[in-house]
Amino acid sequence: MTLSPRQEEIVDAAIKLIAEKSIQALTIKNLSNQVGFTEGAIYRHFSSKLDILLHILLKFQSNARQMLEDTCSNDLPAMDQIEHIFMHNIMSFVENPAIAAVIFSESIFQNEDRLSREVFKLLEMHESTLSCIIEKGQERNELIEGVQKEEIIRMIIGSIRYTVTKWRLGGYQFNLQKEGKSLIDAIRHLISKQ
Amino acid sequence: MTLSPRQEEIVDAAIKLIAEKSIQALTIKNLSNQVGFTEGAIYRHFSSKLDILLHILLKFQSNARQMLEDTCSNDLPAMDQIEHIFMHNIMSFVENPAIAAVIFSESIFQNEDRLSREVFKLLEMHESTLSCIIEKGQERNELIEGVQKEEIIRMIIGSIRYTVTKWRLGGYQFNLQKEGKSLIDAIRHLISKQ
DNA sequence: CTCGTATGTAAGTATTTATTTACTAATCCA
DNA sequence: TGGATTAGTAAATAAATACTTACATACGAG
Repeated sequence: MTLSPRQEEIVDAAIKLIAEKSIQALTIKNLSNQVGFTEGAIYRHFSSKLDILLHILLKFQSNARQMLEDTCSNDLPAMDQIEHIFMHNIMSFVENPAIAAVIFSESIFQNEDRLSREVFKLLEMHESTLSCIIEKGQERNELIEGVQKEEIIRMIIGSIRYTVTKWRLGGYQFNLQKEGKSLIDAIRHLISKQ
Repeated sequence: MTLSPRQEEIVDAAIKLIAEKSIQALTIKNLSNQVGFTEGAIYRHFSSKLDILLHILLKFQSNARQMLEDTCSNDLPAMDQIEHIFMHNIMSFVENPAIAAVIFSESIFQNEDRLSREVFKLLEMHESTLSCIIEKGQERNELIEGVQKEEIIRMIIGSIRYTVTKWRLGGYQFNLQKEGKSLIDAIRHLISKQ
C-alpha cells in the first residue's frame, strides 16, 4: 500500500501534469517526460495508468482524512468547524489545482468503476464529517433546526464545488480564497441561530 | 445556424449516446452506428466532431433560454420563480440525463476553448436570470437581505449540480425529483423572509 | 567475485479515433 | 435527357495512446 520514493515521484509528477495542463494531458508519454524517464520505466513502478490514477485519489483521500479528523478532534463551535473544513478545501485547491482537476473529473472516471468509487468515497468522507458536526451544532442550539442536515451539506459542498468549477472554467481569473471567504460568511449567516 | 432534419437526427443520436453510455462513448464510429450510416456520412453533415458537440450545447442553450424567459415573464413571488427554474432543471436532467452528462463534462472541454465558453455561457444565463429574480425579491421584501445575491446563486446552482453529480456517480439510484424538491424546500426556508 | 534482482532504455505492437478519399447512386432542374 | 448537386459507402490514413518485449547496466548479498 505505501509507495516507494520513485512511485511517490511519479504520482507527484502526474498530479503536476494534471494541474498544469488537464487530466487529458495525463498520458504515459507526457508523464515519462515529466519524470525524466522513458515510458517503459513507468511500468516498472505501476502496473497500469489506472493504478496511477488510483494512487492519486488515495493520496487525496488520506490528506482529507487527516484534515477531517483534526477538525473533529477540537471542540470549536459547529460553524467554526465547518468554516475550517471549508477553507481548508479552498486553500488546497488554490495551492494545488490538480486536486480540483482530478476530483471534478468524475465524467472521465465514470466508466472506470474503481475510480468513481474512490471519488465517491472522498465525497462521503466529507459528508459524514459535516453531518456529525451539524448534528451536534443543532443539538447545542448553535445552528438552525428547521432545515435537515442533508440539505445543508448539499449547499455547502455544492457551493464550494460550483465556485471552484467556475474558477477553473474561467482560467483561474478571480481570487478563489477571497470568494470562498464571502461564501462561507454567507452560509454562516444563513444557518447560524439568530 | 438552423439544422437540417438529418443534422437534427445526428445531434439527437449523439445526445442519446451520451445519455446512455457517457461522453466518452461519443465517437464518430459509435455515432454512425447509432444513426445507421457510415462514418463518412457524418462528415457530409458536420465538419468535425467538435462541431457536433457545439450544436449539442447550442440546443441546450436555446431550451434553457426559452425556459428562463418564460419564467421571468410571469410575475410570481421571487421564491416561486426560483423554484420553477430549479425544478425545471431537475426535470430536464431526469428526462434527459445527457444534458447533465454534457454540461458536467467541463473537464473534457477544458482544452477546447470554444466548448468551454459555451458551457460558461449557459451558466451565465442561469446566473443572470436568478440575479434579477433575487434582486427584485429583496426589493419587494420577499427574500432576506443580509446575504448577497451572488452567494445565494452559488448555493442554488451549486447544490443542484452537486445533487445531480451524486445521482450520476451513484448510477441514478435515488429519486432525483424527490431529492430536488426537499432541497428547494430547504432553500426556500433559508432565504425567504420570516 | 559473481549472480540475481531492480530499474532503466529503445523500439516495437495493437488498438482506437478523427478525418479523408475515391467512388456511386439518386434526385433535381434546365 | 443530361449534367450537376446531394448524400451515401468502403476503405485508407495518420496520429495518439496504453502497454510489451528484448536487452543493458548497476548494485547488493552470499
